[in-house]
Amino acid sequence: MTEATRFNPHIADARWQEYWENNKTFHADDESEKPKSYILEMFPYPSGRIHIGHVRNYTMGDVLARYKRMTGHEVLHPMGWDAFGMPAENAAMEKKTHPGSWTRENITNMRAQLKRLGFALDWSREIATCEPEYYGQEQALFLALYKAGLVYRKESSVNWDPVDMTVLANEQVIDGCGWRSGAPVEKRKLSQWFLKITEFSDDLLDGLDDLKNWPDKVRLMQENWIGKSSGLQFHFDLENSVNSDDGAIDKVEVFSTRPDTIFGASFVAIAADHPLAQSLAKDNQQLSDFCDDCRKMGTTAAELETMEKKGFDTGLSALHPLDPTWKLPVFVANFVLMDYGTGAVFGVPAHDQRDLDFARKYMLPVTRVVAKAGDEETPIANEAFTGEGTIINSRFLDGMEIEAAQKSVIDHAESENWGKTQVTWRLRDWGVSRQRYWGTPIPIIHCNQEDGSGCGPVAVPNDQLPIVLPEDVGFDVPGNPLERHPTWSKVDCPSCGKAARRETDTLDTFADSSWYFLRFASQPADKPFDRGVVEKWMPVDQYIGGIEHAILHLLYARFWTRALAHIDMLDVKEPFESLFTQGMVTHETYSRQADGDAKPTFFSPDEITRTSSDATLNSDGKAVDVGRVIKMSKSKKNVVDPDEIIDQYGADAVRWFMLSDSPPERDLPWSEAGIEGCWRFVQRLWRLKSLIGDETDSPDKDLMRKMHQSIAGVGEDIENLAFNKAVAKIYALVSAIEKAKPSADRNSAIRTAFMLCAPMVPHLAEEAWSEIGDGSNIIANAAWPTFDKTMLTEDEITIVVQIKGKVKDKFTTVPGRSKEELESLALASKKVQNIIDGAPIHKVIVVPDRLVNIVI
RNA sequence: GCGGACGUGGCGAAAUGGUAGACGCAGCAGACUUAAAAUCUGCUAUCCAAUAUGGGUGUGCCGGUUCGAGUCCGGCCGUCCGCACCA
Repeated sequence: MTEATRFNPHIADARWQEYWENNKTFHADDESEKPKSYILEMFPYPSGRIHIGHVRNYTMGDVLARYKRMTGHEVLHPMGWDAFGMPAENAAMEKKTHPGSWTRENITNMRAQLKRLGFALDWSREIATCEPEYYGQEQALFLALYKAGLVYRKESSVNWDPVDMTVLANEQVIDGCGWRSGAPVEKRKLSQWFLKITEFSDDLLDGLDDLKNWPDKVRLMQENWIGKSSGLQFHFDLENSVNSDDGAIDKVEVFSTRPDTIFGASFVAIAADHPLAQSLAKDNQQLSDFCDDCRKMGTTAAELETMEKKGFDTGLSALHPLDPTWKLPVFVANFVLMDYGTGAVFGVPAHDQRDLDFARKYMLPVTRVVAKAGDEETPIANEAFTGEGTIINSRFLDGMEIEAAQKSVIDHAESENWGKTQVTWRLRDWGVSRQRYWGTPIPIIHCNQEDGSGCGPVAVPNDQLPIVLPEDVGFDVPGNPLERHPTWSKVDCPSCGKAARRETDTLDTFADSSWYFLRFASQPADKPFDRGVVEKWMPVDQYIGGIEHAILHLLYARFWTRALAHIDMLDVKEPFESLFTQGMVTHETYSRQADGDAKPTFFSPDEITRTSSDATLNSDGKAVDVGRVIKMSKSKKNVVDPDEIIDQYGADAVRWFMLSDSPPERDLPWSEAGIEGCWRFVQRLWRLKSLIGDETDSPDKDLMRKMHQSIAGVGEDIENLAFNKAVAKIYALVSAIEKAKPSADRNSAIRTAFMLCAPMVPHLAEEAWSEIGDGSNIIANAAWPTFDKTMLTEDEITIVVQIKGKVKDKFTTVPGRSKEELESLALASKKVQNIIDGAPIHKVIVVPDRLVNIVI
């Protein structure tokens, strides 16, 4: 084969990318009459280089976007940058650069990388969240929410690094110490801004039912996250009251979802931050130390659940509400959270594992109050009993089922006025303050005069937006550059005109990604979005991204959409109609174990020569260990660079690889052999074009059937995002074409094949279409081929004959035969007769066009 | 700890409760070629039989439902993912 007959992606890719751009092929028209389709992939963080995982994500969205165009939709398929965040500040410190220039340079590089993949994106709508045109509008939205009462300020604790003088993210706290300084991390209380997401708890939960096209697991994760539970809130009277700054404390309010176990209580536990604990700690150094220890511990759910349960006996006694003579010890415990419920619980060791662990440690009684029949006398060992059963050892509740007992206790509490039913949520309000530079400045001015007067926090007037981040900052000294800036924070109070201070905290970057899909749809200069235009495009018809965003990003975006609807800026309920979470791209690792117990050294794929059986290091020709196929990561060096792959194989082969083999929700193992196979297939597709010949009229019914089946199947597979299946069907069609004899039908099948693969390998498809198409259109604008239903069924089918469910024989026949005909054809089989051997036939099951099962 | 997902050839996988392994990769054999690359053809779960035709086994393990289970149910085992300041 000569070079001239090969597909050359280096020429074709650039040619078509330029053509599409010059002709604005993928610009979305707000005024279009066609049905709309909004296809969105989660926008990337500009970390520096496009990762192969991005390529997979955007290729999937691109196939769908191109397919939707071909099926007559006006498609909005935009791209932008989630450009604020910590990595830019880290880079600024490490590389002595500025977060802005680092980020913008990354965007430039990554945009160029994305463009090389030929995605059908409307680049005219590109946004970067770090630009004032974007975050200024976000400030306006923040103020709108503020004015609607959905934003408030409260004290909240953060991880504080005393050496770097900075707040640390959870992930920057390693074994209780700052990742950079190594200094022990402290908890520090700061006054911070919160968004009232809990105002929408019920609605966010109920709305999940309508998200039929979301993965069940994501809906479940959100449901658990919101964590609605109902139970009894009541108080224990304290035997002796405790003095505090706010007067005497004489009771402890607790919440429980299991009031039926109230007679199994053996202690009361309160959080270290509980007002009662705080008051006691003032006069008790040991308790004070214990509370400090609690605060030093991690706050993530995983850490709380797995850490050793520890308590401190306050010496106080709580009186059981159903028996005032019954006294329970009151502990401060590290596993009770001030943020959830009332910050206090009663412990029922027999029926809660955490309580049981705690009771064993502090020698507290364990009384079984729920039992399955026959288990009444079985002692609780090391495992709490959380199953169904009947109430025992519980006075007036004895003999009741759990549910009846709960109702009975609640009735008692309400009639005797010591408690009431209560719905509690796990969901907490969203703390959005970040003590960092590289984020959206919070548009608030603090007016606090030295004499104690002042207006307090004041919203920046809208005509002063955007509040632009100052560029003249440095990162060579610890602390937040916005706080140190000589002039930026010094402003006059918009309300009274006296000297005041600008808020130096910035917004959580999740705020930036909570409304970007609205700004993509509409981006006027003078407001966040145009309501009418947004409502034309929204909701996003298909959203695609990683499972790591299953909870926070998706919940926050759902919240912002509701909040904006609540203040009547928008009439959209759910932002994302369908959600798809794609798998990661993985790669095997190459390593060598050094002598001793040192960590192994990893090698990158381009330092390795891989054969089917083993791998050798290029530099010394000796073998390396081939490790498991795992998520690509820099530390394991098992990364591949999309640019290098495109240089070598072109965009279409890379795109084809991203879609082949693995189902899109599952991990995709990258391999050199795999991409080479895709490259060969791209060339094989290209050669189909040269099979186009004379329009000789010799009908090829088998090929036509295959063609119509492929049109139906590939379309359905793309609609279902089952790209691997669509790819398999295209392979099968191409094979059938190659085996067919020349005919007008074959020419037609070849043209159809290019149509079907156009969303996946668009450059090759355009290049081929420019030669063999009808000349009226580029393939990106062509109409998806239609299929003839009557052409989908086979002329001849195979019927399986089973005896007691085991396949014993087969015969072929025409489709559509009656059950009786199939049964007699099956019974006529010699093999079948031999096996039956005169035995009585109990039953014959006939599945039309499929099988006959004879039960003897 | 809690929650979730997944487990099928050497590998990625396919299979409305109805012929397990489509399609691809790797491999083997052959054709073409001075040769290589590229391309094409055939084979490729496993055991027995060893020639086509044949027979048995097989979807992580144990059990259940069913005429029939990779698929549904229960219980194990294993792997992976998420868990509020990473984005």
